[in-house]
Amino acid sequence: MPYSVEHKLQTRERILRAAARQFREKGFAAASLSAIMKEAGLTHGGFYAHFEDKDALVAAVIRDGFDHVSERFESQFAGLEGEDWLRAWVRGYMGEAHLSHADLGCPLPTLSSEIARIGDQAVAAFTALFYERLEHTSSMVNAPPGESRRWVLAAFSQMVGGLMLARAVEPELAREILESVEAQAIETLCPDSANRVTKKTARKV
Amino acid sequence: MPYSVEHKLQTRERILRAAARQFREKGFAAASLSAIMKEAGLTHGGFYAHFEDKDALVAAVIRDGFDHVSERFESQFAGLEGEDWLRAWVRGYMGEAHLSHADLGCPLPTLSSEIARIGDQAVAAFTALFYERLEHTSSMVNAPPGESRRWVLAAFSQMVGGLMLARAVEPELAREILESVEAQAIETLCPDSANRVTKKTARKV
DNA sequence: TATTAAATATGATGGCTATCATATATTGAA
DNA sequence: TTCAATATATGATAGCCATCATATTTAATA
Repeated sequence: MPYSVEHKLQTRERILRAAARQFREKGFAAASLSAIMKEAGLTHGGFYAHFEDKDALVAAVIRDGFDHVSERFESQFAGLEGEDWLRAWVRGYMGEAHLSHADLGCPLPTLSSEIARIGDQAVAAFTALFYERLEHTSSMVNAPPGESRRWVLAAFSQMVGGLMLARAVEPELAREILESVEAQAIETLCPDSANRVTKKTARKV
Repeated sequence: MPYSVEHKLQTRERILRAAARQFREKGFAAASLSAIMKEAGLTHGGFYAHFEDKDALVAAVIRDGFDHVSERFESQFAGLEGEDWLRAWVRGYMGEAHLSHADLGCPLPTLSSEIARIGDQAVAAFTALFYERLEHTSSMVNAPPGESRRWVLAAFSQMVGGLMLARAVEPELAREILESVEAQAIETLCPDSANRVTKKTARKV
């Protein structure tokens, strides 16, 4: 028998990683299988030994959490907890590096608009992923009972939308968007901490 | 000389309208010229009498404000002003109808992720449009001097991101996102009015 | 009504794509 | 070293797409 058992799995991983990157760079539709296979160090024909078709690859990429971005993100702030983690997370998310490297960043600003178009399967997979992140982040927030999910959903929406819009406009406006969102997201998620520059008092609970 | 002067302009308008709708439904890349021309009541060949190429159509659609969605939106709340207008606008934006009719709704949640990919020309056109809406909305907000832009940018990001995410997840979570964002966006934009259901006090200024 | 310039339709081309059939290369075991 | 199973490569096919060359239709004017 040829090839070790791991060999095919490793190849599959390489295809997944390349796909996750190119999908974020070009979108699901515009990223071609040939280009993805080339980035994985293979030729186009071998693709069907690993996935049934392109839809299956898309589904797998979504299910695998878009190339484990979340994990990378988490390990980056491994030492932090609670509001410290939240602040670092928001700052990193709304930073210049994330702005200019869409292909390595969070898949939500680049791909969620396409997910609705692909179909129910993608929506289901994405929903599962989303719930996971929602739970995790909510656990960091110090909110009145029943409120943390609302706060996190509001902050998610804001950060994802803000980054997406910032990428679609010229740099000056982009920075303004990033700053505005960063400030308000931190205010939403960490209402107790005194991180305000202005004279506004903390929102009471 | 054949055809009235207006005739070609009207045809061009029909193409633009069809394109704006299909772009929002399928995205710039996936919407084909043939399909757009068919929706406009024409065949594919005539396209090049109206636009230089597909890129020119995309640019025109962006420049024309995505089929005058803004105008329709404004006239819908024609009687209202200030915070009343803002509340109606946020409620309409985060409503079920907008959620389920992406092709007739705001182009930002459906298309802004693609704008960054298309190129500088699209980004420039989009930036201009965005500034216009930003000014208009800021003028409705009753904020401390210099703050209204920040508030509006934060709210825009939140509403656009929230609607996009809501469309990418299953209905139950979608409703939760819409509600969370609606509540916080109104709180951001109308901090003085007592529209809260919870016992939180208004944020002080 | 006949004319004619312009608007639209028809049909063709070449490039890109997903997919598949077949050939080749690889490697663990016999 | 040879074999056999399987991973990968090559090459082909059919469909869709943007674009363009050419034909046809249209309606304002003379």
